[in-house]
Amino acid sequence: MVKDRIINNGSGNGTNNNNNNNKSKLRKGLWSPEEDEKLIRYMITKGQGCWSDIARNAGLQRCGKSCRLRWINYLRPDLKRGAFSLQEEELIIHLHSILGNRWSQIAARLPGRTDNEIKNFWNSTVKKRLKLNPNNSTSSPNNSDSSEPLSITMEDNNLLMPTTNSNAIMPFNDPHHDLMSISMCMDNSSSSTSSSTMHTHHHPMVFGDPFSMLNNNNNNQYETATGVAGFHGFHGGDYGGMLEEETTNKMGLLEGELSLPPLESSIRRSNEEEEIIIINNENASSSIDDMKSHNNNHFNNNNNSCFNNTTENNNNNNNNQVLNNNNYSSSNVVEEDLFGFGNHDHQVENLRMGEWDFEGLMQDISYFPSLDFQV
DNA sequence: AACATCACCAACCGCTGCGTC
DNA sequence: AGACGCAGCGGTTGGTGATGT
Repeated sequence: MVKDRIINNGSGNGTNNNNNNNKSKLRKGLWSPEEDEKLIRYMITKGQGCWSDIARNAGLQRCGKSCRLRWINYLRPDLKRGAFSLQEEELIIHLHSILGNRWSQIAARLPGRTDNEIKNFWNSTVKKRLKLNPNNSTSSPNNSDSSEPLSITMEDNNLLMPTTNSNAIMPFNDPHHDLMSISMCMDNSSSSTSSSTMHTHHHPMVFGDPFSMLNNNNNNQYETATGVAGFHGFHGGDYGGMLEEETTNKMGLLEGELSLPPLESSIRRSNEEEEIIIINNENASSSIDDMKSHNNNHFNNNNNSCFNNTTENNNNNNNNQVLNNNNYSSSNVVEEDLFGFGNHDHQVENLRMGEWDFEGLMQDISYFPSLDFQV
């Protein structure tokens, strides 16, 4: 309530300078349901673009930055909400041991999770847990504050301890695999070979039901207690179907192994860098069918909606709706841009070799013992 | 019941990098 | 080359509900 305030923002972040009316009064603080509705409606009808324009054209007295944050961290249809599963937690810890505080890169490997969410989760829950771990005799708990990657050991699935070993991950249950071997994989050749595996992933957002989510946009600060049912698209796990697809289709992996999703950045189209790979359509569609049967609860809470469209509400079981129903979008292109699954809609994934050549490394996370998702 | 403290998390802030002019 | 606009990232803040005293 106090947060919900109007500020003068003459210069702001340097954007939004071409509208004197809007720039004079920019709201800050919590978003109201009306603001959410405006932003959602605009994003659906117009798609993503320049955020300062979005803020202005959507009739929001917010800076573009604020709109972007709200969309990315809360309103985005592909977000998975609710508590982190044990598997997710372990994956976060593991990834943090490798990546450090590169939350966006960690989030890129946790479908439906945002960097902000993971960062908050880390700072509240995980860090505390690591701090309380009495078995950690080799390092200060404060090490977990470091932006440098921590290395961790794991004596069991719930016992996670940072060590002082700055560049290596101690072996987990499997003594044959550690970061030394992982590091060996971090060359270009390994990443290119890994792409043959990685490209077979589908980004989970294709499986969600963004329009159902729109019926559920009050699962936020207005209704946080209710939470959202987990993304049970996975056998005993909570990975939005991504991993189920892996285990279902095998994709060259042993059954039960975990292969991480590609970086989100690798999903973005880049004319110069991308490598378009057409994936097996048959396998993909069967996986979507799997998701249809598993993933019905993600955004199905339809009460008190700003998009209280009964037609949409009745389509909770139709995960292809977003692909077939243009009621809310001006074009398929908008849908693709908006939800970021255009590639997946056409069963196309692209890879971008770049900054961090983690793909080879991440392949080895399949040895992460607690991520054996066999039922 | 009232107050204090804690924990969570949405949102803000400052910075950086990139693209364009 | 430098200025500018913008997107994105990570650190931090502060509101709110839960819990403890």
